[in-house]
Amino acid sequence: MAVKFTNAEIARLFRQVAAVYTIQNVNRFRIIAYEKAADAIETSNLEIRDLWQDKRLSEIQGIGAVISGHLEQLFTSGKVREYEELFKAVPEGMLTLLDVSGFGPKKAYRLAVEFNLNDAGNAIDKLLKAARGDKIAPLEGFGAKSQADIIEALERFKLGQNKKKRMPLPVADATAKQLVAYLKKFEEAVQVEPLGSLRRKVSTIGDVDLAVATDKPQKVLEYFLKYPKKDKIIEIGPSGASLILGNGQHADLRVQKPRSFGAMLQYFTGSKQHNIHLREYALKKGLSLSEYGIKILKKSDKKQKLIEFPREEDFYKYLGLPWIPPELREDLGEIEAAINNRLPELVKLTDIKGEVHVHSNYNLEPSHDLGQNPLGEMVDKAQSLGYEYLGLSEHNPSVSKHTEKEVIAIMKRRKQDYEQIMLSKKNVRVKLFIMLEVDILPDGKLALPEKAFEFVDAVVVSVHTSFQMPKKEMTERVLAAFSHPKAKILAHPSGRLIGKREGYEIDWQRIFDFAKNHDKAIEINAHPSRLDLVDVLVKRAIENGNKLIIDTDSHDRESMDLMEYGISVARRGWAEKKDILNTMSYNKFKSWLIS
DNA sequence: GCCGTTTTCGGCCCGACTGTTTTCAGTCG
Repeated sequence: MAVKFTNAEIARLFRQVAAVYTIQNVNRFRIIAYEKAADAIETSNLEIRDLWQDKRLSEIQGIGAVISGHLEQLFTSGKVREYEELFKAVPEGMLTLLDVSGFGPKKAYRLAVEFNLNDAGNAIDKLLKAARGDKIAPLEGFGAKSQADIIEALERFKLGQNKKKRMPLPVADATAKQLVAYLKKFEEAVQVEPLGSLRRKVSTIGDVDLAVATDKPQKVLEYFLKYPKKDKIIEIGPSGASLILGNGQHADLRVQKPRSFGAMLQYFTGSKQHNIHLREYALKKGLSLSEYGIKILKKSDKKQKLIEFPREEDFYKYLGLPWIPPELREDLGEIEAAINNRLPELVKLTDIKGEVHVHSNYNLEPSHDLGQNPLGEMVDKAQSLGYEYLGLSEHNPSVSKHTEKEVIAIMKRRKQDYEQIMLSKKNVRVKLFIMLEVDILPDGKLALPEKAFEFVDAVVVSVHTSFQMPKKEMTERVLAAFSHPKAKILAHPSGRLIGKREGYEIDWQRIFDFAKNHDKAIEINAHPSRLDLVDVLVKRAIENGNKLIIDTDSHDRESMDLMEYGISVARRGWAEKKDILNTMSYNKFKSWLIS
């Protein structure tokens, strides 16, 4: 029996371990190791528990033999003996205080001991009471201001304002694009770039962070503060400012002189792990990196000259590396690849020649939602995007509301109607694939009678019900459905909905192997709330030799523009053009799809 | 405790900010 722990819970545990070690003054690099492991786990796009089950823990940078052993204990028994022992050395309340912002190991320990916070449950309240009773300010190392800060932090913590929700990339990106357009209108803004997770195109974004290169930082900041969609100003300093926008999102701007913009861009793009690894690499070359540039370290010479970089490319070049695309900067092997000149040539939006998972409003009487636009309008949109082909994959007719005969009749009628519409359209270069999105039923059967397959070129298959199934059953279920000769694509393969629903449990290796051996594709679904398959699994699938396809799952024609976010996921998964099937021209794609 | 352009031993990122301080410790990203 395996015990469930989320990545966040495990990261928290490791930070607690690091904090107690800090108090005990053990080798500080052991402490750093635990903090590093916590960071890596927190930012992992895969559940650590799944990796443990698949014996893939060693793939996470920062988890070695010892911590692997501890995780083994944690997942099998629910606790780690060594940590239980360790935690006995401190008052229980210290561990609770670590969750409050502004509290590190020293402050948490000091106050937990001072006020006997021996119970995790009431530590916050007890400390709050002491602070309000003016008991903290007189302590050595504290004062009136820090006491006031503590009260504020504890109150905020109690209100649950500690954690902010992250939004899907396309939501943040829409905001960013408007803001970038606004900033670019200002002539003193020489260059405008997104920063952080937004620039790396991570699937979920916290704040919208942007940077401007300018010789007039103050003027740019003033202009930024006049942004019409701002709700209120949070802070303003010489190097940046923060706003809350009308939609509740936070927007941060940093300003920098053009001559050192490259180093700043590199630093604030991250990821943190990428930067740490890069600095370690640089250090071995006698170079020290920072957001301001690169310093050459010499033992004899104490004066270290700073070399500045207007362009990020030159920053990497100085380190002897090719420029690394931001999407790869997650410390998942990109630095080693750069050193060996083996960076992938990432797939681009302009490589896409079509897609096959969009929904029209043709009434198939399905049990799920219809699209909003007729076939003709979807085809026109595909043509405007420069596509060579489009596959219509509406949901299958409801099986509970129709007899088999009725379903077959509906499918036959649709095929005739679609062919008629395409014949009647003028000046259409886009070729049509008549497809369908077919439910994978809980028993592994497809929700379409066998005779109805005659009226489709191929189908995408997907799970829309019964998500809570044991891993093995779910895997068997999906494989059974996927093995139908016309089932060529497994759509939104994990079933996750960002911020709403975790993906179901499934044995990815078996799915990937099956797809590879039977010449089938795994979908990267570009829908804003899905972005599924996730980037790390895209990388694993590609390493496994799988072919992928990027679809928007559009239910209206405008959504077909969201292809770029599927591309982002693919690029984060190290996908090249050859890995993505819908970069193929019509004839090649057709011979794969209909085979 | 982790990890490997050379290294399975001997290293381990960098700077800003804040508050309580006469030169620094703690926290954060």
